[in-house]
Order: sequence, then C-alpha cells, then structure tokens
Amino acid sequence: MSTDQLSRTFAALADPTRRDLVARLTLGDATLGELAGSYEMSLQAVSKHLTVLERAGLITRGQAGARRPVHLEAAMLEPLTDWLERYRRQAEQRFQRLDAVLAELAADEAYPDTARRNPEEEQ
Amino acid sequence: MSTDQLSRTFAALADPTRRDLVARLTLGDATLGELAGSYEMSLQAVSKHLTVLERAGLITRGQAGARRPVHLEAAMLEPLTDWLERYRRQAEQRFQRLDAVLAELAADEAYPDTARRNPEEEQ
DNA sequence: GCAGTATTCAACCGTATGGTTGACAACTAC
DNA sequence: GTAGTTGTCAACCATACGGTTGAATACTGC
Repeated sequence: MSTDQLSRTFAALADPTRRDLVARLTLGDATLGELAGSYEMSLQAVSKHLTVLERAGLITRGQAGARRPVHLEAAMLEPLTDWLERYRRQAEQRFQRLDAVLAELAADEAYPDTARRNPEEEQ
Repeated sequence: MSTDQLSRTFAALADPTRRDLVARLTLGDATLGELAGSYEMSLQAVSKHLTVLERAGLITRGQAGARRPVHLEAAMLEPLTDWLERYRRQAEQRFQRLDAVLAELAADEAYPDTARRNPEEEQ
C-alpha cells in the first residue's frame, strides 16, 4: 500500500470495521472504550484501526486527560469524492462521444458518400 | 482486507498504479500490452493490478482472440461516492446541529432562566 | 504446421496488515 | 500516597499484497 495521501485514505476505508467507526463518529465524538464495546475484537485492535484512520487524516484524538475523545474530520472525505467524480464524469463524457460516433456511423450507413472520420484516439 | 464489495473497491483504488490505470481507461479501452508500457514494472505485475480491479468490478476484460481489451466499468465508482457523500453529509448535519446548540447556549447565557436541554447523544 | 505475439499461471520473496496477549504509562479519585 | 480506569507500546503470529522470474497457454498469420 503506497504512502501518498489519497492511497492512505482509500486504504483506510477499505475495511468494514473502519468504515463503521467513521459512520459511528458522524453521530458524535467518542472515546476508545466506548467505540471498542461495539466490536468483537480487543480494545487494542480497535486502537490500531483508529491509528490507521488518524494517519489518513480522517480522525483526530483529543487529549482530555486519561480519556482521549476521537473526532471525525469529515472534510478529509472530499478528496476522495473529487477523484471519483472526476473520472466517473470523464468516462461518461467519453461514452457520450462514443454515442455520437455511433450515430455518425449510422448516418454514414444511410448516406454512404459522407466522409468517414477516425473514430478512436483522443488526446 | 475484507472481502465485501465496498471493501474490495476501496482497496482497489488504494494504489496509485491502479488509480492511474482507471484514469487511463477513462480515455478508452486498451490491451494489457498497451497499458504495461506506461509503468516501470513487469507486464505480469500490471496484469495482477488488473485482476484486482476486475475482482472489484471496476473493469472487464474482453475476449477478442489473443488480445483482451480492458474496459472500464465506471458505474462501479458510484457506490463509493454514495457512501462518502452519505457520511460526509451526516457529519455536516451534526455540525450544524452543534452550531444550533452552541447558539442556544449563548442565548441561555444572555437569558439564564431558559431551560437547558441535553446537548449530547443522538440516535 | 510453425513462428511470433499476447496473456496467464505458478512459485517465490520481502514487507505490510489485522489480529492476539501482556506489560506499561497516564490520569482521576479517594 | 494507592487503586482503578483508560489508553498505548511491544512482541508475536498468520495471512495478504506487490513485486519478481520462468514456463505455459492461446491466438494470428504465413
């Protein structure tokens, strides 16, 4: 798993326990002990999951004495949606261009004298 | 890395090479050979990355003889944006509710006789 | 059929991941 | 201070991941 920010964040969400932690934290901050109660694994394992989320920037841990409330940094989800939307849109646009090409080919079929343009390869 | 669909898809995108492959494929289908030329790793390694993307449903491989054109299934990006948007929005709403609570506390400060409601814990 | 090209399969290697347990540290409260 | 609670650190283990190389398979074109 590579070390750049986007990779770390995608990787952090590639685990159902960590996604559940994020979902849980949208309802409000919580301590490790509170969170760990919901899972059938050791408290230390949950703490490791939180460390992964922290290194991805998705959470921060407060320092309120012995209790360290975990806080979700939901803004860090945006780069992911940005990336996903960018390429989904780009693929969609290409699909529309392909539709146009096919329509043009159909037109060529109907009027065979029309010049044919190269249908593949964009910048 | 757990085996559910969402986990597989997030995990598939948690690698810069695979994200680059997805980006590349938004421009059009390509064969393994064409794709592998762009990376400083063996053709077999790129093929493994494609297998990961395939198991996540993000690509399909055609069967046109010896050449097997790789096709992006951009629609499979949607469940990810859905998940991200859902929780980003949920966190945002909570933040707005928190703002409301703080405003209310400020009002209580100004008019101390107003009854105080429990500011924490939602469903 | 044969030569060449495109892709996959298999074995292997180093490192990262997700989990465990046990010991330690830090803070709270009496 | 001493106890108790909360969280972290460290060592360890099994398995998965990302890469390599070498061999095998599948198709094309003569």
